[in-house]
Amino acid sequence: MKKGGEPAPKIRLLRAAAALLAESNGEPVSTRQITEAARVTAPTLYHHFGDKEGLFDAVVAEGFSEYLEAERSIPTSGQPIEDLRMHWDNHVRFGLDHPHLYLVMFGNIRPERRPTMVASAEAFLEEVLARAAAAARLVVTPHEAARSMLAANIGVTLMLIAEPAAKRNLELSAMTREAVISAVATDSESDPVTDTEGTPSVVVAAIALNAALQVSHPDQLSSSELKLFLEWLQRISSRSGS
Amino acid sequence: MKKGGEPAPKIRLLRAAAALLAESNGEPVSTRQITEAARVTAPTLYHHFGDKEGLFDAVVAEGFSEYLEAERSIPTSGQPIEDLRMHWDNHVRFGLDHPHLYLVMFGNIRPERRPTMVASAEAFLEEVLARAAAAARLVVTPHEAARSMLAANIGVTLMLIAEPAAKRNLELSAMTREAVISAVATDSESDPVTDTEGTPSVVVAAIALNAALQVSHPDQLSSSELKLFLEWLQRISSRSGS
DNA sequence: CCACTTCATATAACGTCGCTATAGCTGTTA
DNA sequence: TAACAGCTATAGCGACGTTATATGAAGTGG
Repeated sequence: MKKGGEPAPKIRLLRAAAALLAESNGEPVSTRQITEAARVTAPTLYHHFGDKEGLFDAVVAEGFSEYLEAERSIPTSGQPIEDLRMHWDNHVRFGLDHPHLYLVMFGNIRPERRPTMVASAEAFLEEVLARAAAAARLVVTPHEAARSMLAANIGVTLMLIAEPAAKRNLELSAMTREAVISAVATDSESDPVTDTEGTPSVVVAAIALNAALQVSHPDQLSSSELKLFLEWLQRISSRSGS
Repeated sequence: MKKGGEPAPKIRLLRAAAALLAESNGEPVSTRQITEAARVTAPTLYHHFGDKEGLFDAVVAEGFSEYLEAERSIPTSGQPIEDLRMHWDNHVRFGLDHPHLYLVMFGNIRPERRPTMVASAEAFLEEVLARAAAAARLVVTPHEAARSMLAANIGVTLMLIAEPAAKRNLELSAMTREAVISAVATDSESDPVTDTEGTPSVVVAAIALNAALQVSHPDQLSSSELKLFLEWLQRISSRSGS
């Protein structure tokens, strides 16, 4: 690729943009500042990124891949609920470590770019939740659980970013985290077969079966039968009345 | 004040700015657009508001007072927990009714203006929670409860705004709302369901669901559907395909 | 009725912004 | 060498936020 002597203009632009974006606290950063800091003239920026927004997108994309990397680096502990806590805390930590990036990613006004970020984060969280569902630890579908958890996670992180670093009370995060988790999952470890408390156990069992069926399809049912079966299962899983 | 014939330029500016800000979906609105729409020239804007930001601040302040008005118009029902639900739902409703205003108020990048908005909303919510605390329904301080609830409330509203209006699932709001409330208050709603230690086998899950269905029949399926569903469930339970 | 002050609006322009038409430079390939 | 492709630089355009200056309107004292 490139020698170590000096980074290519493209990389210099990326770094300059990221640095300036991080320094100037939310105030807009001009292309002229960036190109000057990268010791490059304007057309170079537009040759490589097409747009000012294209450059910022590249910066954000880098930050986001860093976020996903951090998420992926969290091992599966075997205790699905504990995994959920880890991912929640990791999300908050990333937001506090990269507040500017985080605000662009999740607090952004633009109703176009945000969804892709949110969707990716949501999809990842849903994977973790699917494992919890497979262990019959969820009382709602992984999809619903992921949306609720992520929404609360973002809300908490935004609030923590908004207040001065000195006064930050991480108890807010832990408290809200436990609230959402306890609403989405069951945290004890007994057997659902012996659980006869009523409808919630039906939902739990249905969700668990649904998750298990995603992994291995039974051969006792034809594909058309299975299709209808899954549809009904989905209906049972989606809690309507409590 | 003013006759009804035609609003003063100051008011025309405010209305034009609000309208343009609402129409142009998040994209920046130029002072020239605003002054043209208000049939006014540039210096008039700066005479009345000093700044473009000053004008936008005035628009936001108006929207925010509208929000606080809506909050205040919610009567005290005497059931503190039910009041919390009303205020949560009102918050979400305001966000969905005025998405652009809401994004500026609560999703804003600026780490200066947001806190004042959040602080006001938080203070108001804290009042409601104080009444709940007086009724011995809180398990945490009203301050902590307000922060947690508001964070989750904002997160949920942002997520609902972000997705297309047609696909909006308000269940996300209700579910997260109950999660936070049950973590913050003693409503005896928290129904900790016991469950398994996690064997992700289709057979085990099917058996669990089967057992659960013996106790309570779900109302999402008709009786004929349920009959066939149970039959298939039996088939899956009998012997697994892997 | 006329200065005189005061507030509100308009004319015209400045500096900076994002962006680009065009041209020049560099290295590779033939 | 010649031809070509990929980057980068010169110079400038139109649009933006903003303002120095001037003009109009409305009240007040003589």
